[in-house]
Parts: sequence; C-alpha cells; structure tokens
Amino acid sequence: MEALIKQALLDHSQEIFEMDISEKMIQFQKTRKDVEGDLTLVVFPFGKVLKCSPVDAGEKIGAFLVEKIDALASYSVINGFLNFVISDQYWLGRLSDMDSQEKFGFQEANSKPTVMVEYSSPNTNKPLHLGHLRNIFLGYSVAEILKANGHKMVKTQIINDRGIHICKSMLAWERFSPVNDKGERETPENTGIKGDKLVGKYYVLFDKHFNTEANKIIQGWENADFSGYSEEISAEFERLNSSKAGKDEKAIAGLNEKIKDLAKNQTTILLDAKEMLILWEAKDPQVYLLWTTMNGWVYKGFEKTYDMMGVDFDTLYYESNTFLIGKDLVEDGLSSGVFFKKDDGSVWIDLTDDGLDEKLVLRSDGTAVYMTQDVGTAVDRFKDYPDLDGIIYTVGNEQDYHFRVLFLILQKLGYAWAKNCYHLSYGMVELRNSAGEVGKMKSREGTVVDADDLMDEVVGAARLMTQARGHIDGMSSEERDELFYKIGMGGLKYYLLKVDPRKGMAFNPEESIELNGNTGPFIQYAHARIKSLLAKGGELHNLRDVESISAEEKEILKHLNCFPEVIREAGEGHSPALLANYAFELVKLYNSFYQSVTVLKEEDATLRNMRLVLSSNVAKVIDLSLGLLGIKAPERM
RNA sequence: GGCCCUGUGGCGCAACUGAAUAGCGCACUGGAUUUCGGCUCCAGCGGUUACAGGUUUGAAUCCUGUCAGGGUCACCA
Repeated sequence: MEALIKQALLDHSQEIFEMDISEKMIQFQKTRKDVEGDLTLVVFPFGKVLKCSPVDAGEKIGAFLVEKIDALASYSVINGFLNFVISDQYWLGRLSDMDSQEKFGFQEANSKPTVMVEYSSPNTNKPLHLGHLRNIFLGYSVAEILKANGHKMVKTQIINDRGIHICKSMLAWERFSPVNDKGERETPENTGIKGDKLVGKYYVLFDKHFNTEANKIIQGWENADFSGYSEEISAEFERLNSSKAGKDEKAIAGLNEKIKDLAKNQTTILLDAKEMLILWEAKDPQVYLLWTTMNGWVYKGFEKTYDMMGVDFDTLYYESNTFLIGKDLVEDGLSSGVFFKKDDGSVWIDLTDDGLDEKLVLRSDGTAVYMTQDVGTAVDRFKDYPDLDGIIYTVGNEQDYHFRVLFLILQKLGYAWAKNCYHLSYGMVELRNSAGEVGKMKSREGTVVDADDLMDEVVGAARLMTQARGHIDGMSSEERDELFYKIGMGGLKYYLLKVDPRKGMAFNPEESIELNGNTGPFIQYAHARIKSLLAKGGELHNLRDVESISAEEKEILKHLNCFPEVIREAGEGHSPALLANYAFELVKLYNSFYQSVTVLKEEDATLRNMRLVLSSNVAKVIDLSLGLLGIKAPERM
C-alpha cells in the first residue's frame, strides 16, 4: 500500500503540487492508536515545499489519493499528519494472499548472494558457558534470518584448537590424572565424564598447580631468596615490591598482579607447557597423539551440547590449519609493503593514518598471533567459497578493536570483499544473583554458568511448571520430554535474544524461566491454543463474501502484513530482537481478539471461517518468527 | 590518558535511518471472564528519556561538552 501511494504521488506530482517532488519527502508511519486510520503520511515536508500549512497540504493530498486509489476508504488530517482509512476488502485481500503462502514473508531461497556466518568459535580447553549461549543463539538466528531474506548461507566456526592453553590441559592430564587398575589415565569412557568437561577439569587443575608454584616463588623472593633467578628478575621484583610503599589499595593490587605475572613466568610447569607447544609445532608424534585424542574428547562433548542447543554448522575451520596460511600472507604483504619488519624480526602494520595504532602480525620468533590466523582464515574461506559475498563474525564486543584492525588489514591486502565483512558484536552477559547484584562470571570464583547445566536447569523448570498446569494428558513420556525441552529452551533462547545484541545484559536465572509477559513460553502458549482451536474448527475454506472486519481483526491483519518488512529489517540490522518483539506484539493482539470475539461458536459460517483463517495465519507467522529465533512452537503444551 | 559502546518510570526492555500525548513486560492496585485451553483480557499507578547547551517546524533519536558504567589500547585469544 505504501508503494502504491508513493507511486501515485510521484506520478501525479505535477497535478497535485504543480512541481516535482522527491521520493525522500514521502514518509509513512503507523497511525497512532488513538487516531482513526490504518496508515499515516507525514505531510510536514510538503507543507514546507508548497509554502502552505501542513493541514492544507494534507487535505489536498488526501482528497486526491482517496479519489485515485480504491482501497483508500477515507482520510483525515490532524496537525501535520494525513491518516488514511484503508478498506476492509483490502485487508481481506491481504489475508487471502498470505494464506496462500506457506512461508509468508520469506524471500525465495538462495536468490541472494552467499553469506557466511561464524558463531560459537570455542577454545578446546574448556566447556561452553553462558556467554557462548548468547553468541551461539545470536549467530544461529542471524543466519536463519539472512536465509529467510534469500541469502545462500554457510554456517561456520573457527575452532581454536592450538596454542599454549591446549598444552596446559594436556600437560596437566599427563601429569596429574590418577591411573586406574588397568593402568589407564582418566578418559570420558572410563569416568563417564563428558569430554569437554574432563579436559576443562585438567585445565583448571593446571591453573591450580600453576598458582601454587608461583606463590611459592614469590614467598622465596620476599625472603630475599633469588637463587636460580637472573639479576634482571630480582631487580624487577625489587622495583615492583618497593614501589608499593605509600600507594593506595588499588595500586598495590595492580603491582601484586605484576609480581605474580613475573613469578608465573618462572614456574617450571609453564616452561614445560611451552616446551610442549614447541614439540607440537614440530609435530612430535607423541604430543600430536595426545593432542588429537584430547581434542577428540572435546569435540564429542561439544557435539552433544550443540545438539541440545538445536544449532548446526555447514563447515568447520580449525586454527591449526589456517594459521600457516596467515603466515604466508604476512610474507606476501611484507614484500608488497603492507607490513614492515622491526629490528627484532617482528612484523607489524602501521594503521596510524587510519586513526589506529601499529599492530603486530607476526612475533619476533616467527610464530603466529591471533591476527595472523584470522587473516588466513578469511582468505581461506573465500578460496573455499568463490561465490562468497561476505562474512559475519559473531564475537563479543571486547574484540571490537580487533575486528576493525582485521578488516582494515584485509582491505590493505587488496581484498575487495573486505568491505562486506561485518563484526556482529554483542554485549557481555553478566550474572545477576537473587539479591539483584550484578557481577562478572569468573572461573576462579566458580561463578561461571556452564551451558549444559543451564540448559538442563531450564528444561527441568519447564517440566515442573508444565506438569503443574497440565495440558499434557494423553502424551507419551517421549512426547512430554520433547515438550519440556521445547518450552525450556524456547524460554532461554527468547530471553537471550529479545534484547538488542549490542547491549550488555544481566542474566537473571529466575526471569529466564518465566512463563508470563514478554517470554518465549507465553508466545508458544498462544500458538498451542490456536492449534487446538484449529483442530476443533474443521476444514478451512477460501475467503469470500466477508463484508467487514472488526477493529481487533484489522489490527491483527495490519500487524501480519508487516511481517515481510520485519524480516527484512532484522536481516539488515542483524537483530533477532526485532522478530522477538514482533512475535510478542502479534500474540498480544491475538489474545485481545480472542478475548473479544468467539470463533467456534460463531453462527455465521462465513465469519467463523474468516476468523479461523485469520487464526491459522497468526499461528503460521508465530511459528515462522519463532523458527527464525531457533525456537520451536509446540502444537500442544 | 586515547579510542569504542552504553545511560529511557522500582526492575527488565522498545522506539535510536528525527515527527503527534515516549510504548511494552514484570511488580503493585482494581476489574472482567470460570472459557473456543485463564500460561487470558481490560483499566489504574508510575518517566521533565543521566546532565547542560546547540541544530530543526519538530530531538530519546543528530552535534558539542560534562557525569556515570562497560570494553579496549599484549610478541593473549
């Protein structure tokens, strides 16, 4: 309808205004609730150009359009706003139209360029936690939304499977794992512990021994025992230690932290881990075997977690493969002058002209850093997918700077596609306890929320609450489990996705399992209720001979009619939150309608059928929008 | 300190490609309904959109400054 009006105005601008008008002047908005009308044209811009009052301009335009366009029933002008009433028949036509489309609002699949969405991208040394949940649900949802917008999609992740942190777990396992009577160290098989959890356990254990040893060293230093340490180290310690005098608490804590780092670097356990990394890089068979074995455990564990989350990937990239590509690219860039080498052999890029700093891309010992690998991965991906248009990186906002640099480097290396790379940056998830205090998750303080535990918890909560309400008679226990899963996960996903991604959020366990208000289960319930209605309502017929619709019905139709536009906006803005809020709004409108009219008991068969068709399309759009959030809409609950 | 992000009723959020009296949920108060699935609906209470200027016919939205919170500025990832 907007397009129709816009065209009419442009085509007849001479007739109405006696001058040409620009498209930009034509601005629509939803009509306010307390004003009669279905669509509003803002007429301030016209008043300005026509040098008359906005009201006069509105009258002129309104009279012309109502005459010209059949579907416009009437108009009114209030202040600078021209409100149109659109005919009931127009809305009924829209209903027929959307009813005929199974995937109403979706663009034709694969009709747009290929896009890659990267999300999750874990380290292989510890299990996934709450922070990953926001990342994964967000990335998955954005990928689904872009698919709905017609893009060909490749879902991927970069698995951070190499580096010192992996060696720490490996070393701790080798050194500290108890040995059973068969002479085996702990494995997922012989302990029953999920693979990623087992490896994570040893990562924590490494840290514990690491700290103990470092503290012992500091104790020695404090007693002036520097035997075995170089003069530089003792001098550095003395410098740090003596500068504590007279400082405030915060400064002292900072200095202590520095002393601790100094000591940590002297621990034998870290030196051993570093040695292991060198062996790994040299592909030492024993270390390599240990590495593949332990990573294998982790992948199996992750697989289970992803399965529970209901997400998938098309292609996986491993840092252990791509960091070498990155190193080659740095060599190339060095000869082409994009990078430069410092005296110590380290390689840098100078981004001061772009308002950034110098950034390291290769260490002085020739080993790769994170940036090196990311450059390699990006180039590798475009090689693998020649029709790839761009990559979307779902990564937390603490890496905003990193991605600015990465995209700049890719641009300077001459890759035209660099401008199509986008950092889907999201805010941190912090924890809110029952007292309402917000705090960061810290593994050392045991305040990290494990992803598996959390999912089990919300599904368990859904079980309790749904059993208490009871609409599950006659369901098998498998069906019930499936239902509790859908409700629990639906609530959790909705909770994490309804907020604008770039904003930080505080996770409140109680709120995440709420069933009322702006929640996933509230929307799921409306869907189930409609499905029940439809099951009892019998066969649906084509709409015809419906004379008029009620205000509630019209409000729903107007909202349904926006769905395609919302999908488009959610894709453009990379924001699942738009769809979440859209679905919630739809449900509220429907509940209001449901309260005010009867459907099944309506005696007028035409009207009854129209309401059923309307309900059916509401259910469909709920199902589609929840689907784009990765949430299932149960038939019963 | 430089750069980036955020700041909306008690709490959680929406509107942030400028437009009418800033919407919604939770909580609280009152009411409807005992139903086609009440995990429902309606109403009330509650905000000079952190603060101060500026641009504009019009600012939560854009600009400048201040304040507060977070992030980042590693030969970590």
